[in-house]
Amino acid sequence: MIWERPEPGERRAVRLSREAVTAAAMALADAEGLEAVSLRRVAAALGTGPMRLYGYLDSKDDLLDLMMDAVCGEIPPPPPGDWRGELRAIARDTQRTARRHPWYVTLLGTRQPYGPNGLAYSERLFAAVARLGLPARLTVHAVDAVRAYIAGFLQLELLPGPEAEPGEEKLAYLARSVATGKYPTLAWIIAEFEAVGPEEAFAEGLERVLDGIAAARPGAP
Amino acid sequence: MIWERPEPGERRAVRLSREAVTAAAMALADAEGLEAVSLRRVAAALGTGPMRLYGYLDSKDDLLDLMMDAVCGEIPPPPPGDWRGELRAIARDTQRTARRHPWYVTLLGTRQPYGPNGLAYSERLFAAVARLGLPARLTVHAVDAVRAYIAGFLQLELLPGPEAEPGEEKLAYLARSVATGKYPTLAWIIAEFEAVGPEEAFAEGLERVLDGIAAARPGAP
DNA sequence: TATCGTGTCGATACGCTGTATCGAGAAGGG
DNA sequence: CCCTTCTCGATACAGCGTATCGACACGATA
Repeated sequence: MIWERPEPGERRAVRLSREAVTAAAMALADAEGLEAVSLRRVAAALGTGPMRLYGYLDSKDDLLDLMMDAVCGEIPPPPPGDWRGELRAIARDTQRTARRHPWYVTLLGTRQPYGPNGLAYSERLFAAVARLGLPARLTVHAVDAVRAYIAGFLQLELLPGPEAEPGEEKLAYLARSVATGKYPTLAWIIAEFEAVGPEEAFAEGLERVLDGIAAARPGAP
Repeated sequence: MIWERPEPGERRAVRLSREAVTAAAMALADAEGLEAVSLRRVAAALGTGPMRLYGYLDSKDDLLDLMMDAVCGEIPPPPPGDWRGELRAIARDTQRTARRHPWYVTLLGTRQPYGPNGLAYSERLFAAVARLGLPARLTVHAVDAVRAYIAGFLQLELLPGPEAEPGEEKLAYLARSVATGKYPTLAWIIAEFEAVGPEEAFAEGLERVLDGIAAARPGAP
């Protein structure tokens, strides 16, 4: 039917860009979660079909890499200071950014941040720790520890925990499990779970890691 | 055609069990990765169709929960000792187990270990830290820090890093990026990346976290 | 023993995914 | 004005999770 065929000239619609594609994908992920990001839906948000995107990407993995790097670019550089202050700032801003884009944490556990913004983020981490003047090998260890702590904590934080809204049922299940008496220490501690805000817990744990790094200064192995 | 229809009596083939289903799924994940685990393929490995599994599961998520808990059950309890030794043992055995089932790390970042084995694992973590005699709140923070470190490190370790086999290209890309001079600290440190074995790095970073916990003893905030 | 309810099994189907293929059409150079 | 070249996107394919439902085997009842 003629009515369905596009009128000549309407074809070249709008020039896209990787940035536009990435932005559309991020908006979708923010609104409906990472699993809602499909090439079809991203393309639809841009008013086109899925195959159009293959002009800007080689695969969906490319899109996820772009999204990850875009988020890395949203994490601001720390104001210059001592190593501890810089690491604190980086960690805090990473947590804030992750809260804005919860799906970032999932990506964090899935792919390496090798884009320009991701490398810049790594550079900042290493630069902060390097201020300590540790030998290179210890510096790597320290950065690994901080990075692992950040990634791991955000992961655990953003997982639907016992305090989740519809987790009422999950919390009841937990209570029932603990009531069996098989987990005495858990039982003792479980009341604290909800009492501690994630911000505070994140900062507290980070201090533990930083203390450990500071203790590595003299001539540790 | 009659030939295709099963002869009566052949229907009730083999009684399955959640354990059997889980084992099949784990074998598949070990052999071909987590993304190869589909209800169709698991069912095929058991000589049946996908819908059969819904007698044992409500959804695929259930299967992933079962797999996660099964792995938690493979991590042995630490031999009794002081808090530091127990945490070290738990961390080491977690790393070993994760190496046997790399997909476990992915699940670790995706869902809570609320099964019986997962709770037992948590219990052991809390019990070890509880030996320190910290107030409940600090104990939670310390456990969070350790758990975050373990989860984060394994995540980063099992990501295909620059040392990956086909990563030759990725490594070249990294070298090119660093050669731009935009990442001076990265450039200084990058030679260390391959020099450090993951075992050693994991243990070293863990010591940093443990030092931090030990430092929290007196009367920290 | 014959019959009926009950519960399990799995074939079929639906809507979704990522992406390979390829024909149609616009853009630019001769 | 025609022909080449590149871009676009419709169509198609294999695979996914799972809802539906008819067919069958089993256990209890008459």
